[in-house]
Amino acid sequence: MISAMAVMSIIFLLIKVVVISWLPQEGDNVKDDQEDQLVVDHLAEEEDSFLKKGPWTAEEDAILAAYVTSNGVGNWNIVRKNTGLARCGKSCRLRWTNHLRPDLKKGAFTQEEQLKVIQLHALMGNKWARMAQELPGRTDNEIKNFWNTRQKKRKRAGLPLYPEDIEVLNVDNPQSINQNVSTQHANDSQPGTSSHNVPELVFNNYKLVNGKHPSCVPPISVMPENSTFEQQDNSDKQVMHPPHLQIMHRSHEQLQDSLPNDYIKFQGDYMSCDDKCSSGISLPSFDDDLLRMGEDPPTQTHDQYYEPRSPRSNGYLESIFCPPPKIVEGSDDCSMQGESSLGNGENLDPIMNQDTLGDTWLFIFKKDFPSYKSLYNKYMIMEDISSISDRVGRR
DNA sequence: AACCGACTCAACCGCGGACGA
DNA sequence: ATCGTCCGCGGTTGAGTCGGT
Repeated sequence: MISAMAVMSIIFLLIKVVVISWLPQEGDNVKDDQEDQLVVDHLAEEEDSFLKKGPWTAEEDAILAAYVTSNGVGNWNIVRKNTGLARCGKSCRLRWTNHLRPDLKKGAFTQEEQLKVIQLHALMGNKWARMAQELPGRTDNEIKNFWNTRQKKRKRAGLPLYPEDIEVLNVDNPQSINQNVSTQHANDSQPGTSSHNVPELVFNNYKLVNGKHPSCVPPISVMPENSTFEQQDNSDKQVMHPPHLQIMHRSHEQLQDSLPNDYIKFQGDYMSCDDKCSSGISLPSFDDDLLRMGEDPPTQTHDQYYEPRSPRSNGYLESIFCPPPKIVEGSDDCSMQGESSLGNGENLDPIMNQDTLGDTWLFIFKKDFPSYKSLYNKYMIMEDISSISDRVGRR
């Protein structure tokens, strides 16, 4: 292959020599600029026709990689001349920067990367190269493709380009400007100004990007219908302290009313269930995730919610991302069907329920949950956040 | 199996800025 | 100041793939 390219190079050089011989020589009195230009154009055309286009072969990659490794980047037109590659300098540079660079990260964007792209685009627009500097291992081309695909999807779905909370997510960057964020809350208290520096917002109609599971799993349980949060006077009702993350149906108005001040609720729909929910894929355990995040294990107070459970049955991930268990009307404990599985380690496949699928559910975070902030960033990468509808936690 | 449309991604193209002669 | 070359950036295209019918 290399020798074949060398032969091609020689042929090209011969053509070049022949064409050059047509040029007026020094001392000639011929000064016809038009003819000169024609010859130059002809040369360029010859060169262009010699240059190969289209997909790179493994051999070409090997040649280019070997050359750049030993000579460094830059002088891309020299690369072509020195290696015999039938590729223009531009093509060589593109191939190296987008595919052969050793520090490239392969594979789909992680949720963190997706969020970062959204944030960066809100900040700087179509500055792909600038954005690539903020995402190590990702190329401007990758980011551009990701964004264009996302843009197309959202346009077709009639969704806004940015989640409306992008401003909140950028709270650590005071310079952030989201041209798409509505100003309906411009006069409200600044986001992220609660005592725990947690944005006090309710999101509607969200779902996870691509329905992918997050890498970190919070504790979660489903509230029995007739229970309430830490209220002293309701001895006949099941009194319980909410865990750090809890889901409940919006119809549980009483529960919502009893929500302590140090909790925050998010409102949303179960929308992103797909085959992953019941495919038996291995899901990380909560404890592992806490350890991974370098944070303290759950306190004794909430041990009831942190019983070791198999990843499949811990109910955390699937409760969040799959249709919730069906509410059993009139059952003794008013619990949800399948709830017992949450605590006994048995597998629980979420029960598809057309009545509750797509319905509005509430996710409740404890504000001082040590990993709240990172949970927020991990989980709230939602494509369909359509409105910031209300402030909560003010009773 | 064939067809079709949607989607992804690699690669190309044109333009403009930087820089040196 | 002007011109030519190189390089990088952003927009666009087209081949390949995948899923649905």
